[in-house]
Amino acid sequence: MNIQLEVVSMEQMSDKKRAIFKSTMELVRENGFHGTPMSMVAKHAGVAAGTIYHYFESKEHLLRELFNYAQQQAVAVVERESTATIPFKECFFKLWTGLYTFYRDNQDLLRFFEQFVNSPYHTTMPPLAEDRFYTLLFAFFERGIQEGELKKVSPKILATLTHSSIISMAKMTASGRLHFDRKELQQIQQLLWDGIALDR
Amino acid sequence: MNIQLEVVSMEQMSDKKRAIFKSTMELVRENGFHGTPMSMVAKHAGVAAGTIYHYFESKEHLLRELFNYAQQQAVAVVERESTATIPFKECFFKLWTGLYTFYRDNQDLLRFFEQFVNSPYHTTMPPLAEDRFYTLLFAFFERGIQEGELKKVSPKILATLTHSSIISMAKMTASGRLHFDRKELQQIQQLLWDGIALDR
Amino acid sequence: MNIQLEVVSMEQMSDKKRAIFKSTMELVRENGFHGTPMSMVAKHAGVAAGTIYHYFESKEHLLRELFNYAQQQAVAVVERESTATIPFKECFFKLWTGLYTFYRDNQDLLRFFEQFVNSPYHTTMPPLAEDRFYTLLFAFFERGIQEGELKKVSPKILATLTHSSIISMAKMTASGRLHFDRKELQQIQQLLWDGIALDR
Amino acid sequence: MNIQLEVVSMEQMSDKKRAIFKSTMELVRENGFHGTPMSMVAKHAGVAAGTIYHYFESKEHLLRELFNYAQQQAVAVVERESTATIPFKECFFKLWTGLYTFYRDNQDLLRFFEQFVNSPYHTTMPPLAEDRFYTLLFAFFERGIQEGELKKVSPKILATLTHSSIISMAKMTASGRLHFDRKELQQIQQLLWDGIALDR
DNA sequence: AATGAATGAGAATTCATTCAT
DNA sequence: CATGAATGAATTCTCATTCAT
Repeated sequence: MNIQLEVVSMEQMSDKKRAIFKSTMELVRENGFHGTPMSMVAKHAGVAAGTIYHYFESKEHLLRELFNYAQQQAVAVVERESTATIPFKECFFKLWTGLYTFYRDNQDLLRFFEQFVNSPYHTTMPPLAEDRFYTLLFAFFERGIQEGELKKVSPKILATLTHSSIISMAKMTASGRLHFDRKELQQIQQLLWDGIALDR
Repeated sequence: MNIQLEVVSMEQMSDKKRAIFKSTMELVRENGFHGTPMSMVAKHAGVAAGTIYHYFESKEHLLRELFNYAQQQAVAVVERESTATIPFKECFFKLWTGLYTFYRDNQDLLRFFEQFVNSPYHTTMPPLAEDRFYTLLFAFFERGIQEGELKKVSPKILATLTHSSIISMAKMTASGRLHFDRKELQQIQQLLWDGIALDR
Repeated sequence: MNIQLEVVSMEQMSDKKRAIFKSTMELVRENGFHGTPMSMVAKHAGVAAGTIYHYFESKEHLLRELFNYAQQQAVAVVERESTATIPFKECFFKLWTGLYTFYRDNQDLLRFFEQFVNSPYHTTMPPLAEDRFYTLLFAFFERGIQEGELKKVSPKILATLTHSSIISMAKMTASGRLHFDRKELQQIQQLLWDGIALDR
Repeated sequence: MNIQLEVVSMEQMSDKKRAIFKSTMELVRENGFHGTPMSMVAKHAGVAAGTIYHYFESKEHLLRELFNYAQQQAVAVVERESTATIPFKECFFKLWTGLYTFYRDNQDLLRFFEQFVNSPYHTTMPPLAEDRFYTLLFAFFERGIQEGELKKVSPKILATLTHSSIISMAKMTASGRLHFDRKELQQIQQLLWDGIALDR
């Protein structure tokens, strides 16, 4: 089963399915997986418990599909930001900002993501190579290396470092522990760039 | 309630309590919080279900205490590595390697950590300032700034960036997706250092 | 929260709820509160354990609602017997007999009542003034005093004395220790009447 | 097993046993039988859980013995008050007041009594004839009949009526719902006397 | 498609009782 | 005698899932 195949865009989705997704994301954010019974999702989404089972085989399927759906959105951001026909450095900053903004503005999603990724559900997920999100990121950093902009380090490392910096900053903001203004954000990106860029 | 106060060192701990901690960590790694019933912990730890409740008020308390205990171990690493009387740069590499090695070699703990931090349990935890782990990290980076080794950026940012890089690399290793040799690890640390170090 | 408001008549009640009430009353009679696990109620009522929790929030709620329901039935008897447009004395005998018969013929209820009233559940019940059962009784005896049939004693005392005599006789009969024929019952009522009636 | 034989007077009892009895009575009053685990009794009585089992075979035995012990105290009151060599009527008032005062001043005991009597424990108790408390009461009322002071009604009825009036008044006082002054108490007794006394 | 009452397996927790010290 | 840690059966309650309407 290729998870990418099940993916449906927001527009094609029925109202109920969308409501179920939305409710699940919100509720899981607040209460976690186990703090979110199907009955709670049903109530919050304004549907009957049984209705959820028309759209999703089981709770696990709901969560997996929601994860795919959420990941798709992140993929869309990467696709949009990483393929601009602009100089690589500029594109790197654009990508960092784009993803950071996406996570910051979709905290339900970020939280759900983090929970899912660290849950046993995720362990049975397809391997990295098939993961479109990372595939795109890898390609992006590969390009940077090819263009002589980045140090000759495994793109996986570069991608992981960059993404983890984005996520951790977005979480920091989300937690309310720290707030960054535009200047600070640029500073952070610059730090990272200084680290990975090839000196010339 | 200061979470550090409840902490008891491994040696002072009763055998049963230690066994319960150990079993919980292992089982949660594999099955997650909700995939790990108390009965399973009991069986795995070789005690009766009721016995767990002599040591811990509830499942939530067990998990919280385990988190504190785990965090303490990480704190010990930071304490050990970040206070060496050696040049800051050297100390930075030592700290990075020390923490990375710790997480890599304690994958149960790492996994448990990540699950806990992203669970609703963690939202009700004490704020960052009281967190000894981050307090130590902040102080370390503060020192780097004072000594003119690091760029003048918020220590919180430096600490977060560094720690997230360590965690993400350890998780990458854990997942088996990627393996790093000594040289690559040094490369990664160097990247980071290049980013945060003050040019001279 | 006015306990009378929650009350639902037997007819409006779902079959399952009625069966649960009935089973609880019977089983509590025989085994007491703690001798009656929810699983036993479920089995006896022919429903699944979980079903009980559709109708009642918890065991405590079940018992409280059952008490209200039982009390309501006793109230109905008092209402019926105490409001007849007949001379007060006659009405007093009618009321005594009516309540006695009710308790004698509903021993499950009587037993449940006594257990509940002497349990910690009851201590958190609404005060006497809001208790429709006693309100009715008080009014009845007030009438007796007004009409010059009864001694000028607090209606609360008269009500308590009368009701305790009814209960104790019903329990005596229930225990099988003593059986009263019609003549003896009249004798007992006469005793009480002789005590409380105003001599003329 | 004759329950009277196990009875031990307060003085012969070990300190621990007395403490256990006292604690049980207090705790059961507040929390009921099931709200009072042995561990709670142990803690409250200042002994180890295991110690209770040196003195009592089981929780049920503890409760039964406590009931016997409590009943003994009530028996002592009846014995004291009902055997005075004074006119019957005077003795009746003395007995009523004595028992009422006893219950009013020993509310833990009264509450425990009522709980026990209405519990399944009591159903397996020895029959009425062997019950010293009621035996004494019956004899007392028998005497009243013999002496021509009371109507010719079964002494059981007279005893039950009288005792239930005492208990219900003591409970009323205990609940705080009603308070009686000396005059009112006399009034109540007089009512009862008027009811049961033979007109002459 | 939608409903939501009903199910029942499974989870957390309690507590009377035991027994090694 | 006294202790209290340990036991594990029993209990309350939850919740994913089903199915008759």
